[in-house]
Amino acid sequence: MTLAKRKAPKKREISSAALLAWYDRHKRKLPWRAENGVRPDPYHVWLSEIMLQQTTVKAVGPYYARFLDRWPTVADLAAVRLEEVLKLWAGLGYYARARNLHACARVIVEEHAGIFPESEAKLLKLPGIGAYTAAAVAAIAFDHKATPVDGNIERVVSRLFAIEEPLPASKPLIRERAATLTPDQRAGDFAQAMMDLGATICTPKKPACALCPWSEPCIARERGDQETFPRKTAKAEGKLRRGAAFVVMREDGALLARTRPDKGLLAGMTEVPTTDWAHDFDIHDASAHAPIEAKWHRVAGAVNHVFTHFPLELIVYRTQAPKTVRAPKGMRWIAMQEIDGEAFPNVMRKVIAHAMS
DNA sequence: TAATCGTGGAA
DNA sequence: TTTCCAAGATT
Repeated sequence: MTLAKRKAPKKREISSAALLAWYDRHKRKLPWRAENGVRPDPYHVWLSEIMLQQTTVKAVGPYYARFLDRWPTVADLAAVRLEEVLKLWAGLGYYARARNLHACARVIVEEHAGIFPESEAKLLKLPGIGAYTAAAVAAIAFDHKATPVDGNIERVVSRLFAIEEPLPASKPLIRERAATLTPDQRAGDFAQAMMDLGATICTPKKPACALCPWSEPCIARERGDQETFPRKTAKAEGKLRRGAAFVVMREDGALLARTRPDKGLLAGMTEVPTTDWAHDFDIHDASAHAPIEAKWHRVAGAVNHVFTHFPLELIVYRTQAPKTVRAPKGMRWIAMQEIDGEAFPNVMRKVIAHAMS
């Protein structure tokens, strides 16, 4: 390629320089981003990337600030108990991320002397770090030439090349095309530029193509059906599950609770006692699962919650217990002032709020 | 490969 | 109101 050609790329070429120029003007200001030309702290990059998995920037903001405030370094995070991490993560969802975050911090400290490895391959071996996050940290924190592919980039690339094959089957092809676009220099900025483009211009609905630095070479744009990309195969929706939850309020305001198993849904999180959540739940044998003998009051209405793969409806029973009542085996009392900071997932906070209504 | 795994906000 | 989906990883 001649020098002249490099300086003045054809408009129909997908030029990384054009995107980087756009990024330099329009990039979002985010808490985990360092100032121009400054390498961000790998710990900050990693923490933000884990939190941002399947989670909006807006939702992550306050959690990121609280984590960094409480645990300024990866060593600080590694030093605390998992329970403390789950408490601070409560409400953010996908709790396996918190467990893996903590496990990863310990591996970094114990096996890497507290220093994040720089290569994509080494990062990939760490708990909770998959193909996307390994590439993202390598590129953003260390400026290695790596190509993370998230939902934004899948959408951008699908439109640029008008990829007809539906997701997720098209992932390998998209990854291949994305890698082709990645420049040797500023790979981290390029990755973030792709994501910013997807988040602010190349949006799922009503993309602002008029403002896009890649409008000219975009094949879908040329065809006019850009909004139909990426193609996707329909996924089956989950069936409703039902159950009953039991809220026992002690006279002093303490709440009866237990810890969920360390695997599966809401693993390791705190919950009030409940029946199983089943498709064939029968309200008539709910009381048989009550944690203590008491005069139970059925709270009117129900709590509805939607998980990724199924909707849930919980009816709620409430009772008051005297101070003398002991917690049944496997359960414990949580003092009233501890409830807010406890590792209750949001579905449980809904149950508790409903019981108080 | 296909399920599993949370939540809340935007359209 | 319903639908979609947001910087995915794990099994």
